[in-house]
Amino acid sequence: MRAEVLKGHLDALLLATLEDGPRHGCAIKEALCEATGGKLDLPTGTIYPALHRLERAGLISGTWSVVAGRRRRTYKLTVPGHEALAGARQSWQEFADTISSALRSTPWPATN
Amino acid sequence: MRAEVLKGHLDALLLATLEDGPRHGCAIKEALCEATGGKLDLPTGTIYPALHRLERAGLISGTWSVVAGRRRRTYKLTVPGHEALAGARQSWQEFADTISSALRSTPWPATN
DNA sequence: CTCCATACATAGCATTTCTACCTATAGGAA
DNA sequence: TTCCTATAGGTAGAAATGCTATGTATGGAG
Repeated sequence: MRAEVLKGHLDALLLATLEDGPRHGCAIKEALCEATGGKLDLPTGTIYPALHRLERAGLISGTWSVVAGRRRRTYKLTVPGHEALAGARQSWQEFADTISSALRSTPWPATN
Repeated sequence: MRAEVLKGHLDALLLATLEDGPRHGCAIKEALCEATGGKLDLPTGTIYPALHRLERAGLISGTWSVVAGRRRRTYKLTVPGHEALAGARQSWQEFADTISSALRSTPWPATN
């Protein structure tokens, strides 16, 4: 899948992976990858900065823990995060419907 | 509609507006706007650079003309442009299906 | 003891869209 | 005439954001 098409939609996906319950970065990455049949195998350089962005924005909150000697940062949705997710779902739907219908639009409005 | 969500999908839309027949820049902008009920009212600073990009890429070809004293650049799809449009439609469908299903994904795969 | 997998992180790059301007012409208003 | 608006095309610079490449650190397999 081409790189830039994801722009603006990543945040919604990340929030969605946390809807079930808390997860750490790697688990989020893997959940996205598996849930989409490998179509969204995002590099860590995409995931981690995005999580930091979401945390700065107050949509998720992270806590450090150590599991088997490896430190983990486990994120969970905040209340604003839940709201943002709902909004993002709606925005996505509207966006997708708009583009889909435009790409199917024949004939196009006459504009001379 | 937020700005960056369109990234990577604009080219497909522009190509699609030319499927019916040639159009000049302003007409493309208006066709997009009308066909989407005003949801895609893109600024000219978005349209024109994108058209130049598509022309450089050989997907559309433009010719100058003068109508009522105003110069116009009328674009039409090239053969590679038609192919690119078909590919873009397919890519969009795959992308949209992937995101839609991911946003609906509950429960997410367990990844511990 | 080396190699690999897990886990988190960041610097710098590339792409793309947007904001804000600019040029030019025609036609109507003041 | 002069000004304003609509049409038509254009660009520079900013902003956003995902990617590549690389780095740190730990534990376990071979």
